[in-house]
Amino acid sequence: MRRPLIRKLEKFTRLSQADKEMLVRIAAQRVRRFAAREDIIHEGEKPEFINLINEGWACRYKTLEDGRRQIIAFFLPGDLCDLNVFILKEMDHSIGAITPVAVSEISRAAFDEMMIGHPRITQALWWESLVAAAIQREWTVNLGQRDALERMAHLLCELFIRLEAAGCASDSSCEFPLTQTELGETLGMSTVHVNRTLQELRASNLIVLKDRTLTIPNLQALQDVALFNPNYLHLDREGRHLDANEE
Amino acid sequence: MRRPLIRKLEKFTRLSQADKEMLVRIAAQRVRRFAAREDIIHEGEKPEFINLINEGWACRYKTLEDGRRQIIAFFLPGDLCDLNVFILKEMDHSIGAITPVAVSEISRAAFDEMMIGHPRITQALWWESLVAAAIQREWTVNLGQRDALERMAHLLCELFIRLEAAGCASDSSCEFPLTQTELGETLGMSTVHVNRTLQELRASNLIVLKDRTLTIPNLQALQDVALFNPNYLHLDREGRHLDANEE
DNA sequence: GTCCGACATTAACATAGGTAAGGTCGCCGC
DNA sequence: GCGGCGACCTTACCTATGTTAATGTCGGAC
Repeated sequence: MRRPLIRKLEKFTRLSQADKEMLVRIAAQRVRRFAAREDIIHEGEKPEFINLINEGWACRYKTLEDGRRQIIAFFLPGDLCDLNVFILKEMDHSIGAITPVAVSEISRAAFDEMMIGHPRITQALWWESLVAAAIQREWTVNLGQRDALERMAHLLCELFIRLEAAGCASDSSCEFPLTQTELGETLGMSTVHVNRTLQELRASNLIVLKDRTLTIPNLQALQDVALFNPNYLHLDREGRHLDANEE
Repeated sequence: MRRPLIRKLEKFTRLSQADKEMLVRIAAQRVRRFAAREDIIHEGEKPEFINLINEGWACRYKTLEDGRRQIIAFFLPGDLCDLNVFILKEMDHSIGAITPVAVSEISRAAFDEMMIGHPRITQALWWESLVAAAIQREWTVNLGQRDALERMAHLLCELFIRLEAAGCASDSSCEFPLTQTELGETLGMSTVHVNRTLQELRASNLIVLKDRTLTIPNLQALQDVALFNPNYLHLDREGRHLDANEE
Protein backbone atom coordinates (compact mmCIF):
# COMPACT_ATOMS: atom_id res chain seq x y z
CA MET A 1 0.00 0.00 0.00
CA ARG A 2 1.60 3.20 -1.16
CA ARG A 3 -0.66 5.92 0.19
CA PRO A 4 0.30 8.35 -2.54
CA LEU A 5 -1.75 11.24 -1.13
CA ILE A 6 0.09 11.12 2.18
CA ARG A 7 3.42 10.85 0.38
CA LYS A 8 2.58 13.91 -1.62
CA LEU A 9 1.17 16.05 1.17
CA GLU A 10 4.29 15.41 3.22
CA LYS A 11 6.21 17.29 0.57
CA PHE A 12 4.42 20.32 1.93
CA THR A 13 4.01 19.77 5.65
CA ARG A 14 4.53 17.28 8.43
CA LEU A 15 1.41 15.34 9.33
CA SER A 16 0.69 13.86 12.74
CA GLN A 17 -0.13 10.19 13.19
CA ALA A 18 -3.77 11.19 13.72
CA ASP A 19 -3.72 13.16 10.48
CA LYS A 20 -2.42 10.17 8.57
CA GLU A 21 -4.97 7.83 10.07
CA MET A 22 -7.69 10.26 9.09
CA LEU A 23 -6.45 10.31 5.51
CA VAL A 24 -6.23 6.53 5.36
CA ARG A 25 -9.79 6.27 6.65
CA ILE A 26 -11.07 8.80 4.11
CA ALA A 27 -9.36 6.97 1.29
CA ALA A 28 -10.77 3.61 2.35
CA GLN A 29 -14.46 4.44 2.41
CA ARG A 30 -16.56 4.66 -0.74
CA VAL A 31 -14.04 3.30 -3.19
CA ARG A 32 -15.18 2.91 -6.78
CA ARG A 33 -13.33 1.24 -9.63
CA PHE A 34 -13.47 2.13 -13.28
CA ALA A 35 -12.14 0.44 -16.38
CA ALA A 36 -9.82 2.25 -18.78
CA ARG A 37 -11.71 4.77 -20.93
CA GLU A 38 -14.72 4.78 -18.65
CA ASP A 39 -16.02 8.15 -17.46
CA ILE A 40 -15.82 8.87 -13.74
CA ILE A 41 -18.10 11.86 -14.12
CA HIS A 42 -19.47 13.42 -17.23
CA GLU A 43 -19.99 17.00 -18.41
CA GLY A 44 -23.42 18.23 -17.35
CA GLU A 45 -23.73 16.07 -14.24
CA LYS A 46 -23.97 17.61 -10.79
CA PRO A 47 -20.79 17.02 -8.78
CA GLU A 48 -21.59 15.50 -5.36
CA PHE A 49 -18.19 14.30 -4.22
CA ILE A 50 -14.54 15.16 -4.24
CA ASN A 51 -12.79 12.33 -6.06
CA LEU A 52 -9.44 11.09 -4.87
CA ILE A 53 -7.45 8.94 -7.26
CA ASN A 54 -5.90 6.08 -5.31
CA GLU A 55 -4.53 3.95 -8.13
CA GLY A 56 -4.20 4.45 -11.84
CA TRP A 57 -4.28 7.48 -14.12
CA ALA A 58 -7.28 9.60 -15.05
CA CYS A 59 -7.78 12.86 -16.91
CA ARG A 60 -10.02 15.85 -17.26
CA TYR A 61 -11.09 16.43 -20.80
CA LYS A 62 -13.43 18.46 -22.89
CA THR A 63 -14.87 17.74 -26.31
CA LEU A 64 -15.85 20.41 -28.82
CA GLU A 65 -19.08 20.10 -30.78
CA ASP A 66 -17.19 18.91 -33.84
CA GLY A 67 -15.45 16.13 -31.94
CA ARG A 68 -12.03 17.61 -31.25
CA ARG A 69 -10.95 16.50 -27.78
CA GLN A 70 -8.56 18.26 -25.43
CA ILE A 71 -7.11 16.65 -22.34
CA ILE A 72 -6.97 19.41 -19.76
CA ALA A 73 -5.22 17.73 -16.85
CA PHE A 74 -3.94 14.40 -15.67
CA PHE A 75 -4.80 12.88 -12.32
CA LEU A 76 -2.08 10.63 -10.97
CA PRO A 77 -2.22 8.49 -7.84
CA GLY A 78 -2.77 10.75 -4.84
CA ASP A 79 -4.43 13.53 -6.84
CA LEU A 80 -7.71 15.11 -5.77
CA CYS A 81 -10.16 16.33 -8.29
CA ASP A 82 -11.60 19.61 -7.06
CA LEU A 83 -11.93 20.83 -3.53
CA ASN A 84 -15.27 22.55 -3.17
CA VAL A 85 -16.78 21.45 -6.47
CA PHE A 86 -20.12 20.84 -4.85
CA ILE A 87 -20.71 24.57 -5.09
CA LEU A 88 -21.15 24.26 -8.84
CA LYS A 89 -24.43 23.15 -10.30
CA GLU A 90 -22.98 21.16 -13.12
CA MET A 91 -19.69 19.89 -14.46
CA ASP A 92 -18.35 21.89 -17.41
CA HIS A 93 -16.08 19.02 -18.44
CA SER A 94 -15.67 15.29 -17.94
CA ILE A 95 -13.27 13.16 -15.96
CA GLY A 96 -12.31 9.85 -17.47
CA ALA A 97 -10.11 6.91 -16.58
CA ILE A 98 -7.00 6.39 -18.68
CA THR A 99 -5.97 3.13 -17.04
CA PRO A 100 -8.15 1.10 -14.69
CA VAL A 101 -8.49 3.31 -11.61
CA ALA A 102 -9.60 3.14 -7.99
CA VAL A 103 -11.26 6.35 -6.83
CA SER A 104 -12.36 7.36 -3.32
CA GLU A 105 -15.41 9.53 -3.12
CA ILE A 106 -15.23 12.12 -0.38
CA SER A 107 -18.59 13.51 0.63
CA ARG A 108 -19.18 17.07 1.60
CA ALA A 109 -19.74 15.96 5.20
CA ALA A 110 -16.49 14.00 5.38
CA PHE A 111 -14.64 16.92 3.89
CA ASP A 112 -16.12 19.43 6.35
CA GLU A 113 -15.30 17.13 9.24
CA MET A 114 -11.69 16.98 8.11
CA MET A 115 -11.54 20.74 7.68
CA ILE A 116 -12.67 21.28 11.25
CA GLY A 117 -10.68 18.62 13.09
CA HIS A 118 -7.42 18.60 11.14
CA PRO A 119 -6.00 22.03 10.35
CA ARG A 120 -2.75 20.51 9.09
CA ILE A 121 -4.61 18.46 6.51
CA THR A 122 -6.76 21.43 5.58
CA GLN A 123 -3.68 23.51 4.89
CA ALA A 124 -2.09 20.72 2.94
CA LEU A 125 -5.18 20.22 0.81
CA TRP A 126 -5.32 23.89 -0.03
CA TRP A 127 -1.68 23.67 -0.96
CA GLU A 128 -2.44 20.73 -3.26
CA SER A 129 -5.25 22.63 -4.92
CA LEU A 130 -3.09 25.72 -5.44
CA VAL A 131 -0.47 23.50 -7.04
CA ALA A 132 -3.10 22.01 -9.33
CA ALA A 133 -4.02 25.54 -10.41
CA ALA A 134 -0.34 26.34 -11.00
CA ILE A 135 -0.04 23.26 -13.19
CA GLN A 136 -3.01 24.38 -15.24
CA ARG A 137 -1.36 27.77 -15.72
CA GLU A 138 1.87 26.15 -16.78
CA TRP A 139 -0.03 24.15 -19.39
CA THR A 140 -1.29 27.44 -20.78
CA VAL A 141 2.31 28.59 -21.13
CA ASN A 142 3.26 25.25 -22.62
CA LEU A 143 0.59 25.34 -25.30
CA GLY A 144 1.00 29.03 -26.02
CA GLN A 145 4.76 29.42 -26.22
CA ARG A 146 6.65 26.17 -26.60
CA ASP A 147 7.14 24.32 -29.86
CA ALA A 148 6.36 20.63 -30.23
CA LEU A 149 9.66 19.30 -28.93
CA GLU A 150 9.81 21.61 -25.93
CA ARG A 151 6.17 20.96 -25.20
CA MET A 152 6.56 17.21 -25.15
CA ALA A 153 9.73 17.40 -23.07
CA HIS A 154 7.98 19.69 -20.62
CA LEU A 155 5.04 17.35 -20.17
CA LEU A 156 7.32 14.38 -19.59
CA CYS A 157 9.34 16.27 -16.97
CA GLU A 158 6.21 17.33 -15.16
CA LEU A 159 4.63 13.90 -15.10
CA PHE A 160 7.82 12.24 -13.97
CA ILE A 161 8.38 14.67 -11.11
CA ARG A 162 4.76 14.42 -10.00
CA LEU A 163 4.91 10.63 -10.02
CA GLU A 164 8.10 10.75 -8.02
CA ALA A 165 6.41 12.99 -5.42
CA ALA A 166 3.64 10.41 -5.07
CA GLY A 167 6.14 7.58 -4.69
CA CYS A 168 5.31 6.11 -8.11
CA ALA A 169 8.72 6.34 -9.75
CA SER A 170 11.88 4.37 -9.12
CA ASP A 171 15.11 6.26 -9.73
CA SER A 172 14.81 7.32 -13.35
CA SER A 173 11.81 5.28 -14.54
CA CYS A 174 8.07 5.29 -14.20
CA GLU A 175 5.02 3.67 -15.69
CA PHE A 176 3.72 5.61 -18.64
CA PRO A 177 0.36 4.41 -19.94
CA LEU A 178 -0.46 7.24 -22.35
CA THR A 179 -0.95 6.42 -26.01
CA GLN A 180 0.35 8.71 -28.71
CA THR A 181 -3.22 9.73 -29.45
CA GLU A 182 -3.67 10.84 -25.85
CA LEU A 183 -0.39 12.73 -25.94
CA GLY A 184 -1.64 14.50 -29.05
CA GLU A 185 -4.91 15.42 -27.39
CA THR A 186 -2.94 16.82 -24.47
CA LEU A 187 -0.37 18.81 -26.38
CA GLY A 188 -2.61 20.01 -29.19
CA MET A 189 -0.76 18.17 -31.94
CA SER A 190 -1.50 15.40 -34.43
CA THR A 191 -0.52 11.82 -33.63
CA VAL A 192 1.88 11.85 -36.54
CA HIS A 193 3.69 14.78 -35.07
CA VAL A 194 3.65 13.23 -31.61
CA ASN A 195 5.41 10.26 -33.13
CA ARG A 196 8.01 12.40 -34.90
CA THR A 197 8.64 14.34 -31.70
CA LEU A 198 9.09 11.22 -29.58
CA GLN A 199 11.51 9.84 -32.18
CA GLU A 200 13.51 13.00 -31.93
CA LEU A 201 13.69 12.80 -28.13
CA ARG A 202 14.73 9.16 -28.38
CA ALA A 203 17.36 9.93 -31.00
CA SER A 204 18.89 12.52 -28.67
CA ASN A 205 18.94 9.95 -25.85
CA LEU A 206 16.72 12.17 -23.78
CA ILE A 207 14.12 9.49 -23.16
CA VAL A 208 13.55 5.77 -23.43
CA LEU A 209 9.88 5.00 -23.92
CA LYS A 210 8.86 1.43 -24.52
CA ASP A 211 6.27 -1.02 -23.25
CA ARG A 212 4.43 1.66 -21.26
CA THR A 213 7.58 2.52 -19.34
CA LEU A 214 9.33 5.86 -19.48
CA THR A 215 12.98 6.23 -18.54
CA ILE A 216 14.67 9.60 -18.35
CA PRO A 217 18.41 8.94 -18.19
CA ASN A 218 19.27 12.58 -17.55
CA LEU A 219 16.43 14.62 -16.13
CA GLN A 220 18.38 17.85 -16.14
CA ALA A 221 19.09 17.51 -19.86
CA LEU A 222 15.41 16.98 -20.59
CA GLN A 223 14.51 19.96 -18.42
CA ASP A 224 16.96 22.10 -20.36
CA VAL A 225 15.34 21.17 -23.66
CA ALA A 226 11.91 21.95 -22.20
CA LEU A 227 12.86 25.22 -20.52
CA PHE A 228 11.41 23.47 -17.50
CA ASN A 229 11.43 25.32 -14.20
CA PRO A 230 10.01 23.19 -11.39
CA ASN A 231 9.12 26.12 -9.15
CA TYR A 232 5.46 25.95 -10.16
CA LEU A 233 5.11 22.56 -8.47
CA HIS A 234 5.97 24.15 -5.09
CA LEU A 235 7.56 20.92 -3.90
CA ASP A 236 10.14 22.24 -1.47
CA ARG A 237 9.06 22.18 2.14
CA GLU A 238 10.81 25.03 3.94
CA GLY A 239 13.40 25.22 1.20
CA ARG A 240 14.87 21.73 1.50
CA HIS A 241 13.90 18.41 -0.05
CA LEU A 242 12.43 15.57 1.88
CA ASP A 243 14.25 12.29 2.04
CA ALA A 244 12.35 10.17 -0.47
CA ASN A 245 12.46 7.16 1.80
CA GLU A 246 11.21 8.60 5.04
CA GLU A 247 8.52 6.91 7.14
CA MET B 1 -19.27 53.75 -8.28
CA ARG B 2 -19.85 50.46 -10.00
CA ARG B 3 -18.89 47.88 -7.41
CA PRO B 4 -18.07 45.27 -10.01
CA LEU B 5 -17.35 42.53 -7.48
CA ILE B 6 -20.83 42.79 -5.97
CA ARG B 7 -22.36 42.89 -9.44
CA LYS B 8 -20.55 39.74 -10.34
CA LEU B 9 -21.18 37.78 -7.14
CA GLU B 10 -24.88 38.51 -7.43
CA LYS B 11 -24.84 36.42 -10.58
CA PHE B 12 -24.30 33.51 -8.25
CA THR B 13 -26.23 34.28 -5.08
CA ARG B 14 -28.27 36.92 -3.35
CA LEU B 15 -26.29 38.99 -0.87
CA SER B 16 -27.76 40.68 2.19
CA GLN B 17 -27.31 44.37 2.84
CA ALA B 18 -24.76 43.49 5.51
CA ASP B 19 -22.86 41.32 3.04
CA LYS B 20 -22.69 44.15 0.56
CA GLU B 21 -21.51 46.63 3.16
CA MET B 22 -18.80 44.20 4.17
CA LEU B 23 -17.62 43.91 0.58
CA VAL B 24 -17.62 47.67 0.11
CA ARG B 25 -15.59 48.07 3.28
CA ILE B 26 -13.08 45.44 2.20
CA ALA B 27 -12.69 47.04 -1.19
CA ALA B 28 -12.14 50.49 0.30
CA GLN B 29 -9.28 49.74 2.66
CA ARG B 30 -5.70 49.39 1.44
CA VAL B 31 -6.18 50.55 -2.11
CA ARG B 32 -3.08 50.76 -4.29
CA ARG B 33 -2.80 52.23 -7.77
CA PHE B 34 -0.49 51.11 -10.52
CA ALA B 35 0.38 52.60 -13.90
CA ALA B 36 -0.06 50.60 -17.09
CA ARG B 37 2.71 48.00 -17.48
CA GLU B 38 3.72 48.19 -13.86
CA ASP B 39 3.95 44.91 -11.93
CA ILE B 40 1.52 44.42 -9.06
CA ILE B 41 3.50 41.45 -7.79
CA HIS B 42 6.46 39.73 -9.34
CA GLU B 43 7.51 36.10 -9.73
CA GLY B 44 9.58 35.01 -6.74
CA GLU B 45 7.96 37.36 -4.22
CA LYS B 46 6.03 36.04 -1.25
CA PRO B 47 2.29 36.68 -1.61
CA GLU B 48 0.88 38.41 1.48
CA PHE B 49 -2.48 39.60 0.24
CA ILE B 50 -5.38 38.67 -1.94
CA ASN B 51 -5.60 41.34 -4.61
CA LEU B 52 -8.97 42.59 -5.77
CA ILE B 53 -9.06 44.57 -9.00
CA ASN B 54 -11.42 47.51 -8.57
CA GLU B 55 -10.74 49.43 -11.75
CA GLY B 56 -8.75 48.72 -14.88
CA TRP B 57 -7.38 45.55 -16.45
CA ALA B 58 -4.47 43.44 -15.24
CA CYS B 59 -3.01 40.08 -16.22
CA ARG B 60 -1.09 37.12 -14.94
CA TYR B 61 1.91 36.35 -17.09
CA LYS B 62 4.99 34.24 -17.18
CA THR B 63 8.22 34.81 -19.07
CA LEU B 64 10.47 32.00 -20.31
CA GLU B 65 14.23 32.26 -19.91
CA ASP B 66 14.61 33.22 -23.55
CA GLY B 67 12.13 36.08 -23.27
CA ARG B 68 8.97 34.56 -24.71
CA ARG B 69 6.03 35.86 -22.69
CA GLN B 70 2.66 34.21 -22.16
CA ILE B 71 -0.34 35.97 -20.69
CA ILE B 72 -2.06 33.36 -18.57
CA ALA B 73 -5.18 35.17 -17.42
CA PHE B 74 -6.86 38.54 -17.47
CA PHE B 75 -8.17 40.28 -14.39
CA LEU B 76 -11.10 42.55 -15.11
CA PRO B 77 -12.84 44.88 -12.67
CA GLY B 78 -14.28 42.80 -9.82
CA ASP B 79 -11.81 39.94 -10.23
CA LEU B 80 -9.88 38.50 -7.30
CA CYS B 81 -6.42 37.17 -7.73
CA ASP B 82 -6.09 34.00 -5.68
CA LEU B 83 -8.00 32.99 -2.60
CA ASN B 84 -5.60 31.38 -0.18
CA VAL B 85 -2.37 32.31 -1.95
CA PHE B 86 -0.69 33.07 1.33
CA ILE B 87 -0.15 29.36 1.72
CA LEU B 88 2.47 29.45 -1.00
CA LYS B 89 5.99 30.54 -0.23
CA GLU B 90 6.59 32.32 -3.47
CA MET B 91 4.83 33.45 -6.62
CA ASP B 92 5.50 31.26 -9.64
CA HIS B 93 4.38 34.01 -12.02
CA SER B 94 3.82 37.76 -12.10
CA ILE B 95 0.76 39.95 -12.12
CA GLY B 96 0.99 43.15 -14.09
CA ALA B 97 -1.24 46.09 -14.91
CA ILE B 98 -2.43 46.42 -18.48
CA THR B 99 -4.18 49.75 -18.02
CA PRO B 100 -3.83 51.96 -14.95
CA VAL B 101 -5.47 49.95 -12.16
CA ALA B 102 -6.80 50.35 -8.63
CA VAL B 103 -6.24 47.26 -6.50
CA SER B 104 -7.51 46.47 -3.01
CA GLU B 105 -5.25 44.36 -0.87
CA ILE B 106 -7.12 41.94 1.36
CA SER B 107 -5.10 40.68 4.28
CA ARG B 108 -5.30 37.20 5.64
CA ALA B 109 -7.00 38.54 8.75
CA ALA B 110 -9.66 40.43 6.81
CA PHE B 111 -10.26 37.38 4.68
CA ASP B 112 -10.64 35.06 7.68
CA GLU B 113 -13.00 37.51 9.33
CA MET B 114 -15.17 37.52 6.23
CA MET B 115 -15.12 33.73 6.04
CA ILE B 116 -16.40 33.44 9.58
CA GLY B 117 -19.05 36.17 9.67
CA HIS B 118 -20.45 36.00 6.14
CA PRO B 119 -21.15 32.50 4.85
CA ARG B 120 -22.94 33.88 1.80
CA ILE B 121 -19.87 35.81 0.76
CA THR B 122 -17.65 32.84 1.51
CA GLN B 123 -19.72 30.66 -0.79
CA ALA B 124 -19.76 33.31 -3.46
CA LEU B 125 -15.99 33.74 -3.31
CA TRP B 126 -15.43 30.00 -3.67
CA TRP B 127 -17.74 30.11 -6.65
CA GLU B 128 -15.70 32.93 -8.16
CA SER B 129 -12.50 31.00 -7.66
CA LEU B 130 -13.96 27.83 -9.20
CA VAL B 131 -15.03 29.90 -12.19
CA ALA B 132 -11.52 31.30 -12.50
CA ALA B 133 -10.21 27.74 -12.59
CA ALA B 134 -12.79 26.83 -15.23
CA ILE B 135 -11.64 29.77 -17.34
CA GLN B 136 -8.07 28.59 -17.10
CA ARG B 137 -9.15 25.14 -18.27
CA GLU B 138 -11.04 26.63 -21.17
CA TRP B 139 -7.90 28.51 -22.20
CA THR B 140 -6.13 25.16 -22.34
CA VAL B 141 -8.80 23.91 -24.72
CA ASN B 142 -8.58 27.13 -26.69
CA LEU B 143 -4.83 26.95 -27.19
CA GLY B 144 -4.80 23.22 -27.78
CA GLN B 145 -7.67 22.73 -30.20
CA ARG B 146 -8.87 25.92 -31.83
CA ASP B 147 -7.25 27.57 -34.83
CA ALA B 148 -6.34 31.24 -34.87
CA LEU B 149 -9.73 32.57 -35.92
CA GLU B 150 -11.70 30.44 -33.49
CA ARG B 151 -9.25 31.22 -30.75
CA MET B 152 -9.51 34.95 -31.18
CA ALA B 153 -13.29 34.83 -31.44
CA HIS B 154 -13.44 32.73 -28.31
CA LEU B 155 -11.33 35.15 -26.30
CA LEU B 156 -13.43 38.10 -27.42
CA CYS B 157 -16.66 36.34 -26.45
CA GLU B 158 -15.29 35.45 -23.06
CA LEU B 159 -13.99 38.91 -22.24
CA PHE B 160 -17.18 40.57 -23.40
CA ILE B 161 -19.41 38.32 -21.32
CA ARG B 162 -17.22 38.70 -18.26
CA LEU B 163 -17.23 42.47 -18.60
CA GLU B 164 -20.98 42.41 -18.94
CA ALA B 165 -21.28 40.37 -15.73
CA ALA B 166 -19.23 43.01 -13.92
CA GLY B 167 -21.38 45.81 -15.31
CA CYS B 168 -18.62 47.09 -17.60
CA ALA B 169 -20.32 46.71 -20.97
CA SER B 170 -23.16 48.64 -22.51
CA ASP B 171 -25.41 46.66 -24.84
CA SER B 172 -22.99 45.38 -27.47
CA SER B 173 -19.84 47.40 -26.72
CA CYS B 174 -17.07 47.50 -24.17
CA GLU B 175 -13.72 49.07 -23.59
CA PHE B 176 -10.95 46.99 -25.03
CA PRO B 177 -7.47 48.17 -24.09
CA LEU B 178 -5.40 45.21 -25.33
CA THR B 179 -2.80 45.83 -27.99
CA GLN B 180 -2.25 43.35 -30.78
CA THR B 181 1.03 42.37 -29.13
CA GLU B 182 -0.82 41.48 -25.92
CA LEU B 183 -3.42 39.54 -27.88
CA GLY B 184 -0.57 37.60 -29.47
CA GLU B 185 1.01 36.84 -26.10
CA THR B 186 -2.36 35.59 -24.90
CA LEU B 187 -3.28 33.43 -27.85
CA GLY B 188 0.17 32.11 -28.64
CA MET B 189 0.40 33.73 -32.04
CA SER B 190 2.55 36.36 -33.74
CA THR B 191 1.37 39.95 -33.98
CA VAL B 192 1.26 39.61 -37.75
CA HIS B 193 -1.16 36.77 -37.44
CA VAL B 194 -3.19 38.59 -34.79
CA ASN B 195 -3.58 41.37 -37.28
CA ARG B 196 -4.62 39.05 -40.10
CA THR B 197 -7.11 37.36 -37.81
CA LEU B 198 -8.68 40.62 -36.62
CA GLN B 199 -8.98 41.76 -40.23
CA GLU B 200 -10.80 38.59 -41.03
CA LEU B 201 -13.25 39.02 -38.15
CA ARG B 202 -13.84 42.62 -39.22
CA ALA B 203 -14.36 41.65 -42.83
CA SER B 204 -17.05 39.17 -41.76
CA ASN B 205 -18.75 41.92 -39.72
CA LEU B 206 -18.30 39.87 -36.58
CA ILE B 207 -16.53 42.64 -34.68
CA VAL B 208 -15.85 46.35 -34.79
CA LEU B 209 -12.61 47.14 -32.98
CA LYS B 210 -11.38 50.68 -33.10
CA ASP B 211 -10.06 53.28 -30.66
CA ARG B 212 -9.86 50.77 -27.81
CA THR B 213 -13.53 49.97 -28.13
CA LEU B 214 -14.90 46.58 -29.09
CA THR B 215 -18.37 46.19 -30.53
CA ILE B 216 -19.91 42.81 -31.20
CA PRO B 217 -22.95 43.40 -33.39
CA ASN B 218 -24.09 39.79 -33.17
CA LEU B 219 -22.75 37.90 -30.20
CA GLN B 220 -24.37 34.63 -31.21
CA ALA B 221 -22.66 34.73 -34.59
CA LEU B 222 -19.28 35.29 -32.96
CA GLN B 223 -19.96 32.46 -30.51
CA ASP B 224 -20.76 30.17 -33.41
CA VAL B 225 -17.45 30.92 -35.10
CA ALA B 226 -15.64 30.31 -31.81
CA LEU B 227 -17.48 27.12 -30.86
CA PHE B 228 -18.13 29.08 -27.70
CA ASN B 229 -20.18 27.42 -24.98
CA PRO B 230 -20.71 29.75 -22.01
CA ASN B 231 -21.43 26.97 -19.52
CA TYR B 232 -17.90 27.16 -18.10
CA LEU B 233 -18.58 30.65 -16.77
CA HIS B 234 -21.34 29.25 -14.52
CA LEU B 235 -23.27 32.51 -14.72
CA ASP B 236 -26.81 31.26 -14.24
CA ARG B 237 -28.12 31.56 -10.72
CA GLU B 238 -30.62 28.78 -10.12
CA GLY B 239 -31.04 28.31 -13.83
CA ARG B 240 -32.37 31.75 -14.71
CA HIS B 241 -30.63 35.00 -15.60
CA LEU B 242 -30.58 38.01 -13.35
CA ASP B 243 -32.06 41.24 -14.48
CA ALA B 244 -29.01 43.24 -15.44
CA ASN B 245 -30.39 46.39 -13.87
CA GLU B 246 -31.31 45.16 -10.44
CA GLU B 247 -30.28 47.00 -7.25
C1' DG C 1 -2.94 -20.79 -35.78
C1' DT C 2 -5.48 -17.00 -37.75
C1' DC C 3 -8.09 -13.02 -37.56
C1' DC C 4 -8.81 -8.63 -35.62
C1' DG C 5 -8.32 -4.21 -33.41
C1' DA C 6 -5.31 -0.96 -31.11
C1' DC C 7 -1.26 1.27 -31.56
C1' DA C 8 3.07 2.80 -33.75
C1' DT C 9 5.58 4.19 -37.75
C1' DT C 10 6.69 6.21 -42.25
C1' DA C 11 6.31 8.91 -46.46
C1' DA C 12 4.46 12.55 -49.63
C1' DC C 13 2.18 16.48 -49.80
C1' DA C 14 -0.56 20.70 -48.14
C1' DT C 15 -1.17 24.75 -45.24
C1' DA C 16 -1.60 27.64 -41.13
C1' DG C 17 0.99 30.54 -39.16
C1' DG C 18 5.89 32.50 -38.23
C1' DT C 19 9.77 35.81 -39.57
C1' DA C 20 11.72 39.84 -41.40
C1' DA C 21 11.33 44.08 -43.06
C1' DG C 22 9.28 48.24 -43.82
C1' DG C 23 5.61 51.84 -43.84
C1' DT C 24 1.99 55.07 -41.71
C1' DC C 25 -0.01 57.53 -38.15
C1' DG C 26 -0.71 59.93 -33.79
C1' DC C 27 1.29 61.41 -29.52
C1' DC C 28 4.75 63.23 -26.34
C1' DG C 29 8.77 65.83 -24.87
C1' DC C 30 11.57 69.49 -25.87
C1' DG D 1 8.28 72.19 -35.37
C1' DC D 2 11.05 68.11 -34.92
C1' DG D 3 12.63 63.62 -33.40
C1' DG D 4 11.39 59.52 -31.38
C1' DC D 5 8.39 55.95 -30.09
C1' DG D 6 4.65 52.72 -29.87
C1' DA D 7 0.64 50.89 -32.11
C1' DC D 8 -0.96 49.28 -36.18
C1' DC D 9 -0.83 47.47 -40.73
C1' DT D 10 1.16 45.21 -44.89
C1' DT D 11 3.88 42.23 -48.05
C1' DA D 12 6.88 38.41 -49.34
C1' DC D 13 8.79 34.45 -48.12
C1' DC D 14 9.67 30.32 -45.28
C1' DT D 15 8.92 26.37 -41.94
C1' DA D 16 6.72 23.77 -38.39
C1' DT D 17 3.15 21.10 -38.22
C1' DG D 18 -1.17 18.99 -40.14
C1' DT D 19 -3.39 15.52 -43.45
C1' DT D 20 -3.88 11.37 -45.69
C1' DA D 21 -2.92 7.05 -46.29
C1' DA D 22 -0.17 2.89 -46.46
C1' DT D 23 2.33 -0.45 -43.67
C1' DG D 24 4.03 -2.83 -39.53
C1' DT D 25 3.61 -5.07 -35.00
C1' DC D 26 1.68 -7.08 -31.25
C1' DG D 27 -1.56 -9.34 -28.09
C1' DG D 28 -6.09 -11.27 -27.40
C1' DA D 29 -10.38 -14.02 -28.84
C1' DC D 30 -11.78 -17.99 -30.82
